[in-house]
Parts: sequence; C-alpha cells; structure tokens
Amino acid sequence: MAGRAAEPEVIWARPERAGRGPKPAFSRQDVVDAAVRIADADGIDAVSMRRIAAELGCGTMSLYNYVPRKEDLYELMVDAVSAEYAFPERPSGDWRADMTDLAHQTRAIMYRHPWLSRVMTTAYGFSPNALRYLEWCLGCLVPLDVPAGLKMQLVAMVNGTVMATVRNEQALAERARGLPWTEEEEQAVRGAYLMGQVASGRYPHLAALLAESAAPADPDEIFALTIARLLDSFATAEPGRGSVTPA
Amino acid sequence: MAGRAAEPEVIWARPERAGRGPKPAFSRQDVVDAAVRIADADGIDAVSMRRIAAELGCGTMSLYNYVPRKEDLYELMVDAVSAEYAFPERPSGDWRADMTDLAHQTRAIMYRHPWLSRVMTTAYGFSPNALRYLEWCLGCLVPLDVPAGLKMQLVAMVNGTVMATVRNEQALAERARGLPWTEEEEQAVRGAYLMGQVASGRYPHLAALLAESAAPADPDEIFALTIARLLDSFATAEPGRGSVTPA
DNA sequence: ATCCCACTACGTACGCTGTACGTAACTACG
DNA sequence: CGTAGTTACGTACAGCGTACGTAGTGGGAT
Repeated sequence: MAGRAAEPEVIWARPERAGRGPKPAFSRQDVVDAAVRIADADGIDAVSMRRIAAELGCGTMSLYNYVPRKEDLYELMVDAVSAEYAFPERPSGDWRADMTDLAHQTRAIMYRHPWLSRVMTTAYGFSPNALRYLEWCLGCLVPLDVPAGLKMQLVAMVNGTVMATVRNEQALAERARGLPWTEEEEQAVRGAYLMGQVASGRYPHLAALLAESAAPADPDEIFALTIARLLDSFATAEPGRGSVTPA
Repeated sequence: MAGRAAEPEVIWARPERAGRGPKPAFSRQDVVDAAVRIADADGIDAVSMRRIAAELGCGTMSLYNYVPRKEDLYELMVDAVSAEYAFPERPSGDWRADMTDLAHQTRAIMYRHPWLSRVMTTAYGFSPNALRYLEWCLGCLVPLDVPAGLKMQLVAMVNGTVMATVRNEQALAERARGLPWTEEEEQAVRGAYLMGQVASGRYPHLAALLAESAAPADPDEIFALTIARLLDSFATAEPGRGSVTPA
C-alpha cells in the first residue's frame, strides 16, 4: 500500500526514502525541480500532479511516493528557489548595506520566479533555506544595537515590503493569464475605468494626485528608496513621536 | 443564450441588469453576500459556485447572470468588506493619528474576514470602495508636506504592512484547515522541527535570539509599534543616510 | 392587443483537479 | 530464501469552473 499514516508531520522532517524496495526512479528534488520548471514557464496554476508526472515521464500517482501532498510541494518549491540567495563570505559590517542587498536579491528571485510572490503568501514557513536566510540576516544585524525581537521585526518587515511591492506589480499580469484577452487590454480597460471614475469629480484628492504626477516613476528607484526609508526607521529602537494609540 | 461576449471589461463597469426579461430573483449583492457568508464560516476554499447557489436556493448556472466569472466574485467580495471602513466626518488634521486608525481598521476587517488577507493578494484593484478608501487617505495626508507620489507610497506601504502582518498570523491557521489534524498539532510539529534545527548548532544567531526572548511579545503592541515606526519614516521626504545602492 | 426577442433560470455535460485505493513488481533484511 | 516493506501506477471518485442549449417570462414596439 502506498502512502503513510496521516500523522502531523513537517515535510522537512520526513525521510525521502527507506532502503527496502526497488530503487526509486527519481529524487524528491527531481519532482520539485520539475514543478518549478513548469511554474516558471506556464504559471503556478499549470502545476498539476498530472503535468509534473508527464514532465518526468512517470505515472501521476508515483509522485506521492516523493511528496505526501500538493501543498507540501508548494513549500518545497519555495525552499528550492530560496537556495538562490548568494551570501558573501561574511557580513560587511554595514547592516544597512547588507539588508539592502538582501532586499534586492529577494526581489530578483521573485522576478525570476513570478509565481513565488503568490505562493509565499500561503506556503511559507521555517524551511531549511529560510532558516539559512534568517541566520544570515541576524548575522548582518549584529552591529545594530536594538533588542533581539526588534531585529526579527526588521527582517519580517523587509521581507513583507518586498513581497507586497512585487505582488502589487505582478497581480495584474497574473490575472490576465488564462483570460481570453491580453494583459494590455486588461490594463487598458481598468485604466479607463479608473480615469472615468476620477473624472466624475467624486475623488478630488485622487484627481489632483494623478494630475500632478502624470509620468509614473521608475519602479527600481521607488523600490530602493522604499527600502532605504524602511531601514532608516529601524536605526533607533523607539518610534519617534506619540500617536501610537488609534483614535 | 446566456452570458455575454467575452470582451475585456471591468466588473464595476458592467451593468447589473437590463430591463427586458423576467425580474431577477436576486441582486448581485445577494450573491456576493452569500459568498462572504460562506467564506466567513468555512473559509475561502468552501466558496464554490455550487455552494453559493445552494445557499441562495437557485441553480448553479443562474449565478452567471449576476457574475461573469468566479474571479470577479473575489473582487466583489473584497470590495464588499471594504465597505466596513468607518470614516469620521473629516480628517482630524493629525495625519499620523488618522493613518494609524486606518491601519487598525484594516487589521480589524481582516480579522473579521480571515479569508481577506489571502484573496487580496490576488484580487485587488481600484474597486469603488478602494477608491473611497484611497480618497480618504489622501484627504488625511493633506497636512503632510511631501510629493504626491510619496503619499501613494505611504498608503501602499501601510496597507502592505498590515496585510503582511495579518497574513503571517493567519497562514498557519489556514494551512491546518482541511488537514486531518488540528492547528495545534500542526503548530506543535513545526515548532518541534524548528527547535530541533536550532538545537543542532547550525544557527547560532537564531539560537541566541530565541534564548533571549523566550516570551513572545503582545501582537497588538508589536503591530502598533510597527505602524508608528513606518509612519515615522515618511515624516520627511528624503531617506536619511546613503546606502541606497545595493552592494 | 399582440408579437417579438432580450432576458432569466437552470439541467446537462466536459475537461480538469487532488488523491484514495488496489495491485503487481522488486529488493534488502532476518 | 522467504517475506515484508517499498516503488510504480492504473482506476476511480468527488469536486471544481463553466460552455452550451432550452424553456419560459414579460417589457417595448407595432
């Protein structure tokens, strides 16, 4: 009988194989790589067990010898691309520079794998490469003299910001996938609706803003400034003026 | 023949009905409300066209007279709960206080509708209530003397941060849904794996951090401080020290 | 008053999904 | 050298979104 008892487990703690039966034709990594390849090429929704099996040239159900559930596959995929981080020998000593570099690396990885920003919102946890990343971050933040908890918040905040930024850029493109019209048409229609609404006079501040900054700024520059601003806010342990409590 | 030509369109611009035939049994809002009710009760994955139809007591395909595609339904759902924002008569004049209140409202809405933080990462756009929200934000930010583009970044950043924070909290609970074990078991297993890894000595900084702050801090407090810190960083137009360019 | 046709309602069906289960072949261990 | 545990995988099932066809309703034009 295939499969294992349905007990709580983490995929990272699950042994890939036992030595008894016939030699497996693939490794777990083969399955994950195939999934990543498909997602890179045709989007995350194209990643089905049947498609992966076809890519590997095996039966669909054979995959369940390597991965217990589809959802675990997502976690494995995230971990797989998290291996793309390139860390220097040691932190530079300038934590702002190090964290800035990491933010740019994260963004680059998300651009290389456009499905990542969506999958991470669901299948994210303390995978091996996530731990490696986190450990490196904390190493970079040694020169920063703030409480330990705050360092965690900083890392979470940087990651969250990069994710939110990239997600915002990619959501529209992803939505157009699988629709009977192109992304350009989608964007045009949505833009037209927005302009129509703004022209209605019901949104004066928004209208003023759109009139003021007609030319959209360079996304790279905005990203760099956003991260810089964010890191600034962690340079001191305490937030500045009050206003912490809501109205 | 049911349905309309497959042309690019925005759901907000699509007229709900024309006057010719028999009176529709429901309104578009009825359908959306039913979907929200199901999602609140049993999670977003329980929202299927068949389930909504059963909730309303009509045939499955009848729903397509009100909503052209499932994906549009998601956008309608996000817009529907976005109506829960309660704005005062006018901005207080203290933009930090106003934005802080908005952040807390967003968080409260996301707690009331635990599916929202996930759906928003996919189905988010300039819906009517999103425009209303944005317009209000810009009104609150009138006292803030920075370029218009920066105000947009501030709003995006606050929203993104709230979303990332809540998503992080809810991802685990959501993952446990539909699994044969409980969320507590899931958390326990993941925690055990993490502790085992940390105890391996491969992650010294992480180990030190976990040892230092054994008691997890109050999430509400962390949230409030995070938002305060974030708003601080927008109080001046330019980021502080250099380090903008990556290494 | 009557006809027309746009419109609503909805049953059926198709292709797709994840995966439970059963069976056959294989191999390392007692 | 059995035999037990493993791999491979075909079949099957429940569920999904939705294309399509048909029946019936009722407002607008004649």
